[in-house]
Amino acid sequence: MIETVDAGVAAERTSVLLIDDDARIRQALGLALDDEGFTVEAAASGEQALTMLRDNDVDVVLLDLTLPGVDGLVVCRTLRARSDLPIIIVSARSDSGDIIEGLEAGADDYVTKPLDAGELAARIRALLRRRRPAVGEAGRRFVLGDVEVVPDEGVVRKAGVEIHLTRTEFRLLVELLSAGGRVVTREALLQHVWGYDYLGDTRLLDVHVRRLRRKVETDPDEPCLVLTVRGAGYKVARG
Amino acid sequence: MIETVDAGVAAERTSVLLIDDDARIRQALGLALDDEGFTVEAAASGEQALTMLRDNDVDVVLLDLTLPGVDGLVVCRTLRARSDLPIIIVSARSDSGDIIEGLEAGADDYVTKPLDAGELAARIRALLRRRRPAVGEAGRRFVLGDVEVVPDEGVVRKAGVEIHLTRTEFRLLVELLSAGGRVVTREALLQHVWGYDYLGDTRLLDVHVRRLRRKVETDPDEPCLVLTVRGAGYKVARG
DNA sequence: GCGAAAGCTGACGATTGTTTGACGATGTGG
DNA sequence: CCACATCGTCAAACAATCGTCAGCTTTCGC
Repeated sequence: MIETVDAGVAAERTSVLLIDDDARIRQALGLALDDEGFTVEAAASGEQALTMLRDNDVDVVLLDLTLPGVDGLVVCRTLRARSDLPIIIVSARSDSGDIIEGLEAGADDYVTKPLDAGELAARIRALLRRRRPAVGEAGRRFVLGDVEVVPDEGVVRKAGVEIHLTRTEFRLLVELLSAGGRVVTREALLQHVWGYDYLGDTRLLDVHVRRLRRKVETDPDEPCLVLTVRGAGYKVARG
Repeated sequence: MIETVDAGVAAERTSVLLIDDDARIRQALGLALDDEGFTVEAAASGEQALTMLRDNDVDVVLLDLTLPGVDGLVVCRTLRARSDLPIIIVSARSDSGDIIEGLEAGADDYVTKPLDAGELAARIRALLRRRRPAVGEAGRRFVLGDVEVVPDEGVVRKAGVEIHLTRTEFRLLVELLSAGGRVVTREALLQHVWGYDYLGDTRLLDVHVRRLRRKVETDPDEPCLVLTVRGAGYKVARG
């Protein structure tokens, strides 16, 4: 089943930036979080951290407050001013005043040392749940000729103007687009768009392709976006 | 006509639901959080809490784990299944295992007793910052065709003149506007506008959409602002 | 060319989802 | 206690979408 391949938006590991000046802690936490399924980058100072944030994709920041040079809280505020990245302060100072100050500086959570890596991981995960509309297939967008498809928004535009597709038509189109120009067999289409193993009239597919073409093609009688592959199935034209 | 004014009360206090079976704690925390600027509702059991959530507007839930009857973690999972309300577990159990379990049950934060009210307040505020995709705290303003909506003031104007929406209509409209043109499923609307686990007649939604259109659309029979997405839900037209 | 297989097409009920007006319950203010 | 606003429910009307069919056209091997 070829379909599965493309759907494989492989679960990317979450990347954590650990800012701590103590090498042993960087080492220990790094290993522990790695075990928990995170990729850990480490920085020993605020400056270094800011540089790394510019160059790397980071999902969460772990910030120690006692840093050499710039104060941890200042780093926190700077980070927060630049992005809305989740920040967890990891600090040895454990009294309420410090915690309040840290949270008020823009941190999302504050954990005190000594800390349990499992707990930290759980807190990171809890925070990530809140991140963005964690839409499954985020940010996908297809362009096919003068047609633009945004699966997340359920929107299709032709030459810039929004056109309306029915649910079936929409799924059919996305299914074809997902194959990126390769042929999708009739069977596969029936299976994916209609579900399980469809048994009814197989003309069903033709009919819907036609309805789709009517809306999507500039000249429905001379399709150049959704193409028939005789004896096999359908495909979309290659970009 | 309190409803009108109430529709979009400016600077509404954040409402906290405190679930704890110990009356003294309810009393003490209630007072302390009140000082911090929160409105506190209290429930002594999970069942009571669920009822209150149906009837009241709550922004955050504080949940004690040791409840009579149903286990706190179960309450937590139930809440989470029904809504994405911020949940902070407040518990006497302080070991990592418990904390991990709590966070994994869907809680956003876990604080241990004895606790400092100031810290708790700071954690609540930190959590609220993360709330919802982009609930810009203040100064939100939507424009939809010739309709202007100012959530903070609870005011809706059409072609410059103020029109009156009932509370439900107002929330419905804001909910749709917040999605910025994306489709909002019927489910999501029922959940966000009506409450956590609305079970009644689902025609309810249609009826209110209609009433909303009557007031908002220039030609209610040909809606061009609040659009139906058959089989899915509703959306507002894109600006 | 011919005929069969594969695909295309327009039309037509059936189904499902939405709209609509009306009604009764509830709550608030006069 | 009445008048009014708002809400939730219902049933009938309406509309979009779907699946099916029967006839037509294209393609391709012979």
